[in-house]
Amino acid sequence: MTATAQILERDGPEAATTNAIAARAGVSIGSLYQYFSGREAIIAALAQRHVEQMRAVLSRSLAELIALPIEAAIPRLMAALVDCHRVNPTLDHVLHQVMPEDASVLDEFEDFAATIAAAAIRSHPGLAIADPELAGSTLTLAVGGVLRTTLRRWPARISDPALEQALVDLVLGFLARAGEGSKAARAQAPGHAAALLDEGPGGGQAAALKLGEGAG
Amino acid sequence: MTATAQILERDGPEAATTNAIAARAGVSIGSLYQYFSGREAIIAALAQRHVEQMRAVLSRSLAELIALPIEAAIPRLMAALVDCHRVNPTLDHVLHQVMPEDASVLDEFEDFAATIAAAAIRSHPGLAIADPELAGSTLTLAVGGVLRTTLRRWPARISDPALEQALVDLVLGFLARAGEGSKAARAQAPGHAAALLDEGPGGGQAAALKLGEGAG
Amino acid sequence: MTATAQILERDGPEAATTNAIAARAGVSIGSLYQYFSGREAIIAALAQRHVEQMRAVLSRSLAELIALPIEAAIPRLMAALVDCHRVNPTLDHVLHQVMPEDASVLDEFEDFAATIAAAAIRSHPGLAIADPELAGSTLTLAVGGVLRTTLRRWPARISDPALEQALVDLVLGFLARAGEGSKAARAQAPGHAAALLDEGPGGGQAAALKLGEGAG
Amino acid sequence: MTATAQILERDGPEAATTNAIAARAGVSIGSLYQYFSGREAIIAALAQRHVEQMRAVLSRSLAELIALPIEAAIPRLMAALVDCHRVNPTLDHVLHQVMPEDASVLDEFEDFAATIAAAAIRSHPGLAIADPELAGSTLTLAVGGVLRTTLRRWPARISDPALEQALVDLVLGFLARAGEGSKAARAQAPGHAAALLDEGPGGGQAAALKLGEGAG
DNA sequence: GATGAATGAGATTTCATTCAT
DNA sequence: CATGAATGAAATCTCATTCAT
Repeated sequence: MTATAQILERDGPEAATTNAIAARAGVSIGSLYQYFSGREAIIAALAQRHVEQMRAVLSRSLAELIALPIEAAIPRLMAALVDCHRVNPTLDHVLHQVMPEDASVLDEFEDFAATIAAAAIRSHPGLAIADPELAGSTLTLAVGGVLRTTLRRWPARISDPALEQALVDLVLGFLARAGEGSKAARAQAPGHAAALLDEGPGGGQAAALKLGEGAG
Repeated sequence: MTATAQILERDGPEAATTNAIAARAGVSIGSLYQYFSGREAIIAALAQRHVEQMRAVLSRSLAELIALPIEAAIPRLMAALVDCHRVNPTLDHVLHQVMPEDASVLDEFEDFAATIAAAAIRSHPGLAIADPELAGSTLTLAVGGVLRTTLRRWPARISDPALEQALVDLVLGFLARAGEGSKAARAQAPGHAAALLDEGPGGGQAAALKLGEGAG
Repeated sequence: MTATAQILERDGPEAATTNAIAARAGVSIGSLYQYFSGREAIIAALAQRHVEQMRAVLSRSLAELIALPIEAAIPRLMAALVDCHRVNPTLDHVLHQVMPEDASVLDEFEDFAATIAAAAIRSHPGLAIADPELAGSTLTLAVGGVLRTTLRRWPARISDPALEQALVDLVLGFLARAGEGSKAARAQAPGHAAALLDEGPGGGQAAALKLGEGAG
Repeated sequence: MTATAQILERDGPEAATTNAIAARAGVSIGSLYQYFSGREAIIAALAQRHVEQMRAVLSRSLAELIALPIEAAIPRLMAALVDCHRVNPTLDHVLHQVMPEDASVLDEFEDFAATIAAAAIRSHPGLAIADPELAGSTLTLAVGGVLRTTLRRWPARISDPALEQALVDLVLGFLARAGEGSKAARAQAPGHAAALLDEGPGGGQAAALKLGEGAG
């Protein structure tokens, strides 16, 4: 199983044949089939273990977060999520490629994170988030998307504090904005953030999304 | 190629054998190898076409967005991104599974979107985003992550206006928050959103991770 | 061994792996190899036991038959043979599939039956059978063929009294006819049965293969 | 397929692996799977061909038999059946071992022969056979049993005219006896054959089936 | 150019048998 | 003796690719 992980990481899914796995594990192919019912089962077990590891890392961090104020908690939560995905990013990506799309164990982690996020949001009615489930899910998927793609394409960047800050801004910004949105009709009275955004240096039309032009 | 797409969508990557592709395309396997150098090339070409389609859909929408103020532009941009990913979500997902992780054509779309996002951000100095590239990339990956996972796991939800609103909140919230962050050190003078979130009325227990205890 | 029989009966030859046999027998695979030299030996022993059981059933019936006149004995002998094959028809058939064609223990039963039949025939010189060995063998194989195929294809039919009667007719008819044949040259003076069958009333068309046109 | 037959004949069922078949046929394993869906299909096709060959041989002989009187027809029919089974006795036996017991193509031949036999019997009402189907089936299975076992165990004996005569006696004897049986209650008035059998040289008790004693 | 039969390396899986404990 | 984990030869089948027609 660790053998499987190594092969998947180093050489990709195609290389993870039962023979290769057995060889790297240092056992005979026959032994492999005494412990696993087949290739799929091996990978499923590996995915399960991977998800459990990620969940463990996240859970450990959650314990420390409970006692923090939100502005301090979110940054550390983001750091925790980064750590989660650092458990084994390559494997994580390959598993996402390899697992059948339905009933994937990997989704468990996202579900877990989304559930926690929703619960946290719901426990703070002051945030005035109308649909905590949607908010939790959105934030989870958004952060997950950033982290997984970053790890796949620019692994070094994962340690960049600016990235972590961006994630914090993503989450806190969303919570602020989504909360406002519930309180006041955006169309009628633009909220704080909206107000901030509306006036650029260049007047009304300067506020438009001018693609391709440099800073006005 | 359309044949390949159909098979990938309907029956998954395993079913897309060269023979199956040739059969559905109504050509002989021999002819296939006159147009493509091999199986990988077929899929790569398909991915290329897929990315171009998505890019085309996005570009078309961008044209309409240029003249809009940002608060109006972002919602329509999000709608455009949703449309992009609706071009062929199943194929999109299967291609992400099938393509080798390095040098994937699929990344081109994300790069394209990130570049546009960065340009747009830079064109609004009023947003006061310190690192437009990072911001553009973050937003792109975040929105992409939400959309792709949603399409894979709960395809029907993609039409939910609440999801689109959540994406808008994600982007505008991030821009507001990230912009603030550049102007003032958050630790010293919490910005609007931070103020909203920061201090609960209850002192001690305000230190807890109770997101909702913010200012009513 | 009983375990082997059960598996062979229930699930066929393919299911009778050494591991399955050991499992059902409630012993370890290692122990199996202390009692038997290998898979073949297990099946051979099972076949041996099976043949002995059939032989025992037949022998028991033979004892009662000794004192009977032949016309009464043959029906009861046929009933006995039916009983023999009812010992375990499924196993019987599977063993015939599984055993190597050479040196099959299963042939012992047929040899046994043929020997007895030949002896019985020889002990009745009045039957006037020229070659008792051939006659015994022929009858044994004929009856065996009927019984085994019937059991394999239409197991329920084995209890049909009409089948038993047919077997009796087969044997007694053969004995009558084969006996006649030894006494008189059939071509010159047709025997009883021949007379019955020979000339139809109709001359010319009597030459056709119309079995029923015999003497009314 | 001829390759398969050769291997089955020479080396038995275990040797007929797909690789061995392909090798002997002089084609690659891949080609084998372009013509047959798998090992089972190859053997099934072989069995089909074998049955057709046997059926053809029998049919050819039947044409000549139609014009003969029954006493002449039966011997030639038996010769024809012998020829049938001489088509490829070893293969015939191996196929009977190898084919799955249900829905075996091999049964088609027996069904064919049994149907013909039943039809012939029914077309001769003078034979007074109460159940032509049973009689046809019984005779077919009986003769088949004799022939197949003889071919398997004592192949040379198949050319012995005495064996053929024994088969003729089996059939004609059965027909005579089964016909009588329908006309007169055997118990009340023993038929011709029975009468013949009853009196041995040694009086009443001499008629008993004295097993193991030599000829009185 | 088009065709598609042929190829064969290689993948997955089974199972009789062994042997250290 | 009993055990059962380990073994690995061998079987079936797939599929990307080639090449003679």
